[in-house]
Amino acid sequence: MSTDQTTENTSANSALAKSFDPKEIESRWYQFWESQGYYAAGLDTQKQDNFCILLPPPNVTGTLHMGHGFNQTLMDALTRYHRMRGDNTLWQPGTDHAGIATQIVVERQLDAQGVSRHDLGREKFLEKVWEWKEYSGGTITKQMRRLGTSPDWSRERFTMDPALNKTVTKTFVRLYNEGLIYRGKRLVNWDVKLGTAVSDLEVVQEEEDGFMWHINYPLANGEGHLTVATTRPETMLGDVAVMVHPEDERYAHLIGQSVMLPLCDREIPIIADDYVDREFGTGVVKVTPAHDFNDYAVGQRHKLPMISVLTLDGKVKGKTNATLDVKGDSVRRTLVAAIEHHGDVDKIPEAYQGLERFAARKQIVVDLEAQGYLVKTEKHKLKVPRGDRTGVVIEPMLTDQWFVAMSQPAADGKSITQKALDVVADGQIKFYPENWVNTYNQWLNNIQDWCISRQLWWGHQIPAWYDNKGNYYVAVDDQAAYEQYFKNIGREDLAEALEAEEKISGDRSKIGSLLAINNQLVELNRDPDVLDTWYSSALWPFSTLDWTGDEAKDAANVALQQYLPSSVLVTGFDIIFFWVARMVMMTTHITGKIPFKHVYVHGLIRDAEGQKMSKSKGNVLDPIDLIDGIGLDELIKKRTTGLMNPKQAEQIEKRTRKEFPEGISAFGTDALRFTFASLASPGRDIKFDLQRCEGYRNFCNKLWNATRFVLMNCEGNDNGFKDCSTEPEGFLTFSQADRWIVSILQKAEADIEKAFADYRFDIVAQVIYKFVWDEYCDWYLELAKVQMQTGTDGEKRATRRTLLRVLETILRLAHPVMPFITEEIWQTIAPMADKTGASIMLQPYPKAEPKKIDENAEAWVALLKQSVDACRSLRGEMNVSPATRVPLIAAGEAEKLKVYAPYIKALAKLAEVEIVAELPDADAPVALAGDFKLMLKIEIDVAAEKERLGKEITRLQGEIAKAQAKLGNEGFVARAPAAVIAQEQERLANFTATVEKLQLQLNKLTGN
RNA sequence: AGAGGGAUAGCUCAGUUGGUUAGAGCGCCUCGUUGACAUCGAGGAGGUCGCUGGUUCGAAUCCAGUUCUCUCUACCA
Repeated sequence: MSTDQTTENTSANSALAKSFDPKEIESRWYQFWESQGYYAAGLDTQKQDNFCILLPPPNVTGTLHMGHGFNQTLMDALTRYHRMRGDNTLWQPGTDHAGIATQIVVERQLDAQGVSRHDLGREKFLEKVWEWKEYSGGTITKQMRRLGTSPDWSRERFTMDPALNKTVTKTFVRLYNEGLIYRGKRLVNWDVKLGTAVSDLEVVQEEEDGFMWHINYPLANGEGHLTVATTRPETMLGDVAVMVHPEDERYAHLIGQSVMLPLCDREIPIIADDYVDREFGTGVVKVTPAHDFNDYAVGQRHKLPMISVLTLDGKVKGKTNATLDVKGDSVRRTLVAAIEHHGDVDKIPEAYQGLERFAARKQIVVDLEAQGYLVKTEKHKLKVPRGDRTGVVIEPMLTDQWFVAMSQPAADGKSITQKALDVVADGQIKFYPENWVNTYNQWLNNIQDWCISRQLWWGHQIPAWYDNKGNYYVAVDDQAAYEQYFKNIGREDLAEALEAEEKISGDRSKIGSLLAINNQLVELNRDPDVLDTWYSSALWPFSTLDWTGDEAKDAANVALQQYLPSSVLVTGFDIIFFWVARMVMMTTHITGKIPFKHVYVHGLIRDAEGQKMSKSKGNVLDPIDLIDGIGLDELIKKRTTGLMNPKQAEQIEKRTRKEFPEGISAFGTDALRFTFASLASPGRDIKFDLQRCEGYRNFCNKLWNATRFVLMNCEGNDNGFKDCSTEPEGFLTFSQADRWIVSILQKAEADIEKAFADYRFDIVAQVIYKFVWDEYCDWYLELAKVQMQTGTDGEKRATRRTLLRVLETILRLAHPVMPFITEEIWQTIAPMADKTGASIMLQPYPKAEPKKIDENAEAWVALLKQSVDACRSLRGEMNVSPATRVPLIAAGEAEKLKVYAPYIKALAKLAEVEIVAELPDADAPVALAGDFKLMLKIEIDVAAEKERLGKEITRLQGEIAKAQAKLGNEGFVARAPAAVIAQEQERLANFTATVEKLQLQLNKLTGN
């Protein structure tokens, strides 16, 4: 083994190992690129073309998953492509504070130590979160570097950077002043585990097995009862009416009367509302406006009271738990206010007070049954709303929250929703694939106001301050809030004093002293709530570009001017609502510019079976493991630790062992990226196929070894790059093959340019793959070998030049997708190909030159390929071993054949090529290629050869019949385009000629 | 209930505005290491393009219907 290696390493191309080892080169080049500042934003105002992509900011404490890997590969390919094209290019990176997700993680950590966030208090808790952010915040960006991504790290932003906080506050105040943000008591989705409101989007509806309880509500006049059907009997404590359909004959006579609410002994009215579906249940619906969205609307219509019966932590209200155990935080204010709403505790029977909501349900059902109210219980499938982060059942809860008014017209008469619809409708923003516009429009057309306040601690605190009278002041800071407050209580003098002081010293201590000397003043309390994470995300297109809202400053901000709007947003469809639509609304309204011109929507990465990857299923792949490889044991360990439900471990281990019996081998970043690109066909999710990745790893190796071949032949030689004008005729003599490969290279370049413009990364990958493997390696390298052996000096020189020039171009073409291997090879190849530069990253991207397209050369090689293929097929079908060299007799135009002969001989592994005017009569297999007749000089089984020829003739006759039928069809001749008809005629002629020749050959075989 | 995907070779997927014999990779079969590459080379088998009908000279491609499957949105107590 060691001797083998020695021989390998002493060969001419000592620089390159025999096979490609990604690990060795990746870290080296990444560090080089980054340290050289190659990722920096282009800020050349002379340039016309700007290209900008926003990184969808990953969770700052998150880790890279396959979705990131996919998404970022596409963005990096685009970024590198445009950078090489010479555009001003920016890939804007950053991370998101991910309010709920991050807070949950830190709370869980504290939980493990038996500490709650309330024990710690807000300030200390936030310190902990920041610590965690500092500790784990670099992980994801480090992993991004492993993927070879090239964003401008010097411009990295975090949603809670001071400058971005300012943007959040400033836009909030502005929207409030415009009437587009308001505060109000509304029914919202409430997560009882987190103790916060969440938006509609953060609730997932899942179908689950449940029950439908039929309950009798006695008529107040004692003459019978109405039977209501409900899935949530515990909410009956808050019932304020029952309703029937106004035209329901069964109940029409009862409308206006009332029923007694069981267990509560309250009399509630029977009302009519056409919301009721007569067919469903009993046609009688209980109305609980404080705990159901539909009932809430009914309550509003009928001006019904609202009885709130649950606490914010999901218990039935009771005198004993009227205040929650919330220490040292003004959150208590919000909670208590909600709990005490309407003083509803009095309306709740003591038996249920303080019970957890599901315990209460159980008890109520038991009691209803015991007291004879329960008619029946039937199984029922129902959609249960659950929090997407916690999985607990969401309660509609009446609380004070902040909202963005989605349908409220702004000063210009248009709502932000309308603006978002308009910029897509008028084509300023385009979706790829287009049909996502439907999804986007559908959502915007049915949009509800966006609840943006969260009763959390980690996030942007809402810039509103309260006095002791329930007034609140929305302002950019406490200073400004106090100014409003002073004005509100008629103390303009104090407001002015504060303003003056601020101007002089910027000193805030004045507030304290003013409060101290004016005892009619009170201290303002800032709203404890924070904003939905997606609020700051919605500002990302301009907040990251240091937008200030100050016209002069913004005009002087080159990056902002160049990169807003950005060129394209690359994202999965799962966040079209969460993020894309909201960016469009906010950016368009606030800055007057659209956030981006294109939205490229890609699919989700799923596992090999099409399942979503998730920790609990244990089918998660880590992109880093595909790059570096991972052993089976380690992979199992990774998949089975930290499970929410440890019982799944066994199952997961079994699955993993079955799927990856050998673990995962190291494919390297380039192969992984190439895989992602080639799988990025539009409009479908991706079942990630490891074997595909392996195939592209092989492709990397192919490219690597093609380079070894080129080096072996060119290193140390004159490769024809110096000025040839003074050299004698024939110094550089390009062959048809040389011209051919250059010609089809132009076509590949054009195809790739178009594919990039269409975001068809799969086509980009495919064109590169095919050109490199199927053309350059399979054919040109083989042809070059012939030229290097048999050519003149001029031909050899031209061959070497072509080998190098095409390879160097391939590297630049492939670099956006496979940055590492291309850089590594380029560093060696470029100087030999007369290119200078510190890095392939800085080289121009290849552009097709139509004048280099040479149809003659292409036709010439096509005939060569056909001839070689014919020989190879004959060999295969005659079972001639690849090791055996056999002679060929070729008939056709002698001059032409003479040129082809050496190529055919080498590529078809022939002993010799004998050129004759006519093929001899012999029992030997014959194939046709163009005008050439090719006969392998071998002993054959005549019967088998006859059969082969017969079969081929039959097949061709079938084609002839088809073509004749077509051409004989009057409709076809009359209506098909001339070109199609001509083509069909040509086919017919070719088939006919071929059949004749084959028939002749068949006749020559002995026995005929 | 509405909306949108998907259905093409054993598997994963391409198939541009309808027009040669519907392609690729992997897998499978046969054969092969002469210095780019066995992470390779040569040859080969394998598909009535979910189903039905229609438009057309011509349909994997367009239209209608239908089956299966996935996703999203909205929901009935």
